[in-house]
Amino acid sequence: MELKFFKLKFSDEIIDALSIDCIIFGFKNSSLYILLVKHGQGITKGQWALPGGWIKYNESVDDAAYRILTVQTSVSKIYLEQFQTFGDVNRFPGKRVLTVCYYALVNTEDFELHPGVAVSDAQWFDINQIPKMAFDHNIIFNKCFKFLQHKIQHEPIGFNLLPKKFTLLQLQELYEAILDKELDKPNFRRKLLKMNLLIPCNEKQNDVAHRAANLFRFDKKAYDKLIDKGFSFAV
Amino acid sequence: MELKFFKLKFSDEIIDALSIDCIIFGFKNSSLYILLVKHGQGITKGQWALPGGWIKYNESVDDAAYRILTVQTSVSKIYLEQFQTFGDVNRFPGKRVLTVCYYALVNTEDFELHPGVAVSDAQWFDINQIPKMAFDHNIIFNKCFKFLQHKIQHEPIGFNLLPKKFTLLQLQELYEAILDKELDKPNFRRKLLKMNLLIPCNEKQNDVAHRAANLFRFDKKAYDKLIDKGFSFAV
DNA sequence: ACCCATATAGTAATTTAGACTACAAGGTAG
DNA sequence: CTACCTTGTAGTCTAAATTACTATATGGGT
Repeated sequence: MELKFFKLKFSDEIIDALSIDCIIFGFKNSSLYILLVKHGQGITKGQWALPGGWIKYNESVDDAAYRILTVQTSVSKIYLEQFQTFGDVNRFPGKRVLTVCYYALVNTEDFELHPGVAVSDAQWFDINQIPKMAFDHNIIFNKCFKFLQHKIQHEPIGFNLLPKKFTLLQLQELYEAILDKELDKPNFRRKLLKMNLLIPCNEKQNDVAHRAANLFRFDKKAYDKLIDKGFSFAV
Repeated sequence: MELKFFKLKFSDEIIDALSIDCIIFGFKNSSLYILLVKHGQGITKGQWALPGGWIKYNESVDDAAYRILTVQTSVSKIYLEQFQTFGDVNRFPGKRVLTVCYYALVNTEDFELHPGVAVSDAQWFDINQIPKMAFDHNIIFNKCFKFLQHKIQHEPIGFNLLPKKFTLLQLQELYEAILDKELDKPNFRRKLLKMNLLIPCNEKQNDVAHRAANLFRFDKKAYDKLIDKGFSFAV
């Protein structure tokens, strides 16, 4: 038996062997992005990685995820959900660390990036041009992206990637980016409108060099009601 | 700052503050059940709970889940998947413990129950008659069951609850038990058969006091092929 | 021989999906 | 001011799927 280490634990100290990583999806220019940070210190200095950190003894895992996300990106009040926990023995160098992975869908326009503690840079990366990342973060991302592709077809989570008010074409381009396939415009339009989940804002785009489209917003309350009745969302 | 405790760590020792719990769904007599154990010692002695245990330093979380499941139920080689990690600060009495929850779908006929270490009983409970359980296990179960209700409509995982060879009515009753609603027999039949995922065994039930139904088995290979082509399973 | 339970086949009305056409609106370039 | 370019929005047609049924088949039990 190999002796590992001594440690004192305090209530606001981090929980040993357990971290959080966040996959933050954003949408701009008809493409899907994720937010990565460049490590500024330690053995992974200079490497890109998912934003992440350690859980404290006196906070829930969900709270830790929100805290870390806010510290690293200054976003709050967003759709944030647990994805999965990764616990292979050798996923982290030197010691045993499990990581609880969360994902968030945000509208990139809602905040600016500034690198936080222990981080030298923070950037959006097109999901088709993700660099080699620290640890097993590429594996984690790939799994999470497949999960998102599946989930977005069955639950109306995509709206979180758009501004409050959006056009039907923006919504369609979002689905095309995530599902990586083209959709028929009139059919997509009809399908979504028939669900009665989009409220017309009675307002049009401006500053566009073509006919302005109507703006809509997602009707969360109507969705919750439909769910109670057994409705099942599907693109 | 409050001083918590000293601890030495060895490589085959359990990871502090981290456990595993398993939700094992089974199907018999047209009803859905889960497997619970009665604690035989400790502060929860006498209480029913989800089968669970501690993760070791030298095993992956997935391996730990399989090990614990096998130890407590003598099942192996089954569909076992991570559900979610629960990490509220006060979910466990006296110290901070996060739990990674796994679920499994098994055919109850495939094994007999015998209570394992630290456990005085092990029983199948009808999901409509779950007792008050230890810790936050009722909350965990409720979340997992809702998850199952959703998932079974989009992925062909239900077959794991049936014997290898099953009738269409058994399959229908399984879906009715999980979704808690009645389905039309001829339509259910046609829908499932049209997917080409059921291989007829050219064999009939026996020992039934009515016309014997044809037996089918699930065609995993055909399913994998269809998935590659973009097929999407839906009841 | 009849009854009963379940299996299995079929049918008709309705709804949905998919491919495609047509027209509307509004900015821009000449 | 007009022709044109881009995107928005409406409509049409066909095939396929869903739904709610009805009808018939099979085989054991009494």
